[in-house]
Amino acid sequence: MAFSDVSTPDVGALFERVPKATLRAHVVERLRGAILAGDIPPGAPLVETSLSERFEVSRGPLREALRQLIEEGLVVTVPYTGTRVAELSVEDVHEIYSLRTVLETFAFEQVWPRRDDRFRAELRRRNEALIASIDAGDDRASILNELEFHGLVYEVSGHRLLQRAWNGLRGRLQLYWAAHHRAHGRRGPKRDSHDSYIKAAFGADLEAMRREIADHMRRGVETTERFLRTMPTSSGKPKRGDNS
Amino acid sequence: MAFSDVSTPDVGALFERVPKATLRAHVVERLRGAILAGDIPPGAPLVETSLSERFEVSRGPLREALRQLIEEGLVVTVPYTGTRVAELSVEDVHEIYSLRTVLETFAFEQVWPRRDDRFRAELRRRNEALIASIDAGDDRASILNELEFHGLVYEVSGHRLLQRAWNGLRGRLQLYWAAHHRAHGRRGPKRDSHDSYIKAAFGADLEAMRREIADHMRRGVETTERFLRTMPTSSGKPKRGDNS
DNA sequence: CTGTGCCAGATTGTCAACAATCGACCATCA
DNA sequence: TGATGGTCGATTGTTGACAATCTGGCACAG
Repeated sequence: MAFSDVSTPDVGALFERVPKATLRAHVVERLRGAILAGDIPPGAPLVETSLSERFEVSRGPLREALRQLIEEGLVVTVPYTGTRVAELSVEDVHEIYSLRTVLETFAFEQVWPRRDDRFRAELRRRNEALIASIDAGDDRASILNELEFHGLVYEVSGHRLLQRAWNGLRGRLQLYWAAHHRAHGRRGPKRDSHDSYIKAAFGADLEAMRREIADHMRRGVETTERFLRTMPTSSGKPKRGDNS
Repeated sequence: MAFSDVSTPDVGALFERVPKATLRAHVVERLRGAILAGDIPPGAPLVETSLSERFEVSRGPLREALRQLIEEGLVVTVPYTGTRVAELSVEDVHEIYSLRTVLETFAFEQVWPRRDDRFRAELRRRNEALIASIDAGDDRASILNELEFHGLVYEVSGHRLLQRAWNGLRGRLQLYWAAHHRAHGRRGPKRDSHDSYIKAAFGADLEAMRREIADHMRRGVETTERFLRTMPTSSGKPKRGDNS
């Protein structure tokens, strides 16, 4: 999955410590998947006891899983009262995309001087995978592929805190994209947008790349914002105890 | 504490919901304080059972507190084996300061067009508080004041995700500064550095402010890196079960 | 002397019961 | 009718005991 594994099979990796998966990690994956798939829509209550029997775990690991999803921005909680899936808002969209612009630009600045051919090749490969999934009409794969595409530059940067910051945005972004694709079916033709992105990434002009990133994000925030405005408020607040 | 409270006493705030403090939150504060004060030095093991009796809590809340400190970068853990205070490294210093440069520049760009006089006044106030604590030789207060000083622009930006990113850096920064000040006593004369920072912040030239931030961070990373190199490796890894 | 397998202690992971708190509902009264 | 106070169910917070896993050292064979 990591960039270095893509092009250079590392024999040493075969002997890597494979830590036994904890229940918490498992619950995080499943719960995150359920939220991003829309099985549990934004605003829906997340009751610890219900979830613990749904996932067949006790409340201990479940609580820790919820805390992690709170960190990722997928879940919000208020002490002694309740926990629910995060709601969507236009303010968040602006924050996500503006910060993303800054981070992705910085990531490219880190990678740029290296003239890394493997990076570029892998970027093209991921772009083709993305195009393929779009053409196939597979929305779920398209979202994942788009995240993989944009994630590459963070991986290659080797900047762990930067990767961490990207991870903090990734889940939030996915939440919006997933809601969008559920509401509107396949997402518009992104092909052109990615073509120019790729072209700039392969060029020699860093300033042009900066502009390209800014434009790319501008288009993203417009699309997402327009979508959000069509569903005025995601729902009348569900009261305590409903489990739609 | 929030910026808006500084200049405009808000009567409504008196009636604000004051959430009952949970044990977890309390433990987080105390444990973080102990780490940042150096009571528990980098690399020292954090055994859940010991800590739970030290803080007179059960392991449940304590574990959740540890998870939060992991998020903040103050603690590292490996499943089924152990948890310890994060070690210091020069790579981390570079990452912290480079990301900080990007974020703080972005924060200033957000605030800049507003020509916010209250922001500038508060910035000056916090700078004077910082100078005062430096002159008084109070290292602990100086660190806190420096964080408050730089934190202002994030608060004023109103950008929650940006504030969140800053919070992710804040603890890590504090860890290094605290170690530095324990090793070397009072930190060098930062007065000049802050004078030019303030001057640029009050000027009209955003580009000059960008340069000032970059320079400021460059000085910071140099100082911290030089300090780290004097303590080659913070210690031979303490073995399992030692509790220094 | 070197490597290998096993054992014991230490540490984290998990569970199920209990306590504290909150929010909605309803009866009551001005 | 509108406000007010109490009560009850629902939900999260906390606890102590138990299970799973890892690490380091030691005996033993080569």
